[in-house]
Amino acid sequence: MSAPAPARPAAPPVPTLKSVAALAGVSTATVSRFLNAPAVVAPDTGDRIRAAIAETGYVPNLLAGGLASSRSRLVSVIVPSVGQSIFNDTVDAIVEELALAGYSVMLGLSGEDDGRLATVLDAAIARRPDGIILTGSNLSEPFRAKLRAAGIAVIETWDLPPAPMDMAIGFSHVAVGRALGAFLADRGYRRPHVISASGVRARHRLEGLMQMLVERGLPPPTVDFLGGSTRFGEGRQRFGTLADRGDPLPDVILCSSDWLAQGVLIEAQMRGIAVPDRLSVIGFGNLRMAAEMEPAITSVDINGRAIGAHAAAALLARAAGQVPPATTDVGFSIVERETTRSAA
Amino acid sequence: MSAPAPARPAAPPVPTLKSVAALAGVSTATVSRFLNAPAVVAPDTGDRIRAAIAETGYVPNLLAGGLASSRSRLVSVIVPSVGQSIFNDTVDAIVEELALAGYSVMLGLSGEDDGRLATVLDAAIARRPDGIILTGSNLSEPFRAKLRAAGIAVIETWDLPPAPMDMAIGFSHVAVGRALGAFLADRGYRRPHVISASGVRARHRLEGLMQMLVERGLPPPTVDFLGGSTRFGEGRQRFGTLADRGDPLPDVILCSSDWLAQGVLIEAQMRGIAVPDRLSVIGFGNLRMAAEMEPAITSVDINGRAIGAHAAAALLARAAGQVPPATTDVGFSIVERETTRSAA
DNA sequence: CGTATGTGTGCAAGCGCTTACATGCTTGTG
DNA sequence: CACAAGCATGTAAGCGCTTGCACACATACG
Repeated sequence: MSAPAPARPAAPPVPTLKSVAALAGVSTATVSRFLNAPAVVAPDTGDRIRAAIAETGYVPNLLAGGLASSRSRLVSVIVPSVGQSIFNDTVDAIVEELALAGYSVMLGLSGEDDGRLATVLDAAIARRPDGIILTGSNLSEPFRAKLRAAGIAVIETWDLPPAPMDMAIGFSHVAVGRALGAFLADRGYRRPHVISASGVRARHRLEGLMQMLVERGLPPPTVDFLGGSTRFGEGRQRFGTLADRGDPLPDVILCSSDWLAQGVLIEAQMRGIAVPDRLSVIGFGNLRMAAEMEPAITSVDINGRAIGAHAAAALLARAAGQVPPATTDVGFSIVERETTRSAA
Repeated sequence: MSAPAPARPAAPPVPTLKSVAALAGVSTATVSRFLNAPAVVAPDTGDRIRAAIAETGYVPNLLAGGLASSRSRLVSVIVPSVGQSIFNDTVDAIVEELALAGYSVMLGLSGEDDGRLATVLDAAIARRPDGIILTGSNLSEPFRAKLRAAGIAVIETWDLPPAPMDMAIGFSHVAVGRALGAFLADRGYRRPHVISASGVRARHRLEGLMQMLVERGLPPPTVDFLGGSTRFGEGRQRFGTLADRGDPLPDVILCSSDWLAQGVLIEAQMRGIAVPDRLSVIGFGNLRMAAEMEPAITSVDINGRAIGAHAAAALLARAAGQVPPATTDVGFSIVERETTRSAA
């Protein structure tokens, strides 16, 4: 009953700074300095410490380090989800870049509708990260207040809010919409249709599109709003019901994502509707697959990795006492491929 | 020059346990107890503390808490990447489940070829997580030793290693291969071709397939190994060159991923090769897209979310002093759809 | 009514680091 | 050669929590 056997056999104690210091015959302060700025300790002392570390297999406890220095070297990245997300490249880039600088990333999932954002933000703040990178979320005032009070650097990405709460790295969705409008006008499209997500960003693109269409004297597009996902199947299905209606087809369909565009394209092909002769298709995101389809899909290229890399760099700069720009526009570009006809 | 203005205006100090305690007129110990086990403090004391927390906007510092209690409530999740990964559902499930229990997830990216695994493991250990969940990596002995020394719970997922270092949650890739072999035999396929990733897991499936094919008296498959990615474009391209060779076509192609299968399928369609009449296609992973294609793709369903949920549960159980099973087989199933012909 | 049993709190010693400050030494300078 | 300056290191006070132990008080028992 009272057998002393624990679930796991008693492991040897994990080495600490102190044990390393003792082994090397120096104080803990010196070991700490060696770890954080090897140059400040004498070369031979450094060697002894290095040897002691190797011998003990010491791995610094960054929890303790973060607490003591109040720099946790931790960054919280918050995205809606990671399942099939257009933001994943950005996450990859952030994690990779920060890892190079000895930072770790905590992943928070706010949910497709940001339903868990409040919880996730609290959880993030509780870890006292050196920065929080938000992607695909909108910070309402209560959230901003909370973040301000916590005194944590915040980067909003994939958009350029008019008044970023701290820093923003992204591009203008309105500008994307306008560029698409001009693109359509230049190529003589007259009956655009949009299959759009319902988030703010998609709406901004739509807004920009409308603006430009009006300016160019074109009729506004018809719009089909998606509830949640912008997936392949959704694209097929939406285009299917559109085609089934028997109304004259639009001459171009703009989609909120490349997956959607792929769905539309395939559904059109199944129905024998020639792309781009009878119908053009435009995606968003410029995933690799867009270039690999046949016909290759015209899309809006967003450099997600660049956004992530910029975000990481901005945080590191801030940590180094610099003041990175409040707003960084990474731009975008329309990649013209085979699902659209060429300019008149 | 020596202007006192810092980059950010002096913020009010972040509230601590102490300030909350002072406000509520109790000791920090009591506040701490209230936070961790509300039931042990007297109801009215609890009310006062609650009020003080609300008034100060206090958010506990889990770095400090983790250090003091040596339970960080942090779990490190390591995957090759998050860009386009079959493991993303697993990551989603892990993060969501653990968040419910107040745990945070650190994301480590080991690289497609596990090239950064060593670095990432060190970074993980340095945060003293309560557990490490590995997905898509292979733990060679030096890594195992390091993890053992750190005394951290480890879960290997998406596979069932013969000797898991701690816990494993996944399925048998050899069994998948065997099941596919039986599936082919039952349907009378005679010239299978495999487009395979080169990782251990894919190789195990291939092994199982070979075994079963031999047992059923069928010829071994021809195999085309992929270097890195198992993406859509790769599938198109590999099938394209196969078809271009002019040799008699295989009667079925097994792919290491659904993206690959989708590529093969589309390339076949472009070339006017009827699926499944002249060629059958089988994917792996059972992504939503597989069901949504036309013809819908036969695939091997792996419940990635279940793997993640199990992993989270196992870690929580371990934290609660229980001893979860060392190995959990979540199984798999072949989802028969339209890209394969039906059994004889 | 004295003693066992709880119950709710407080005290205080850490957890493993970082870092201002102090110390002893070696150099360079007038 | 005395003294300032610089360098490498040590001392020790935290960082914000958790938790074993002690304590005061209330209740229950014989």
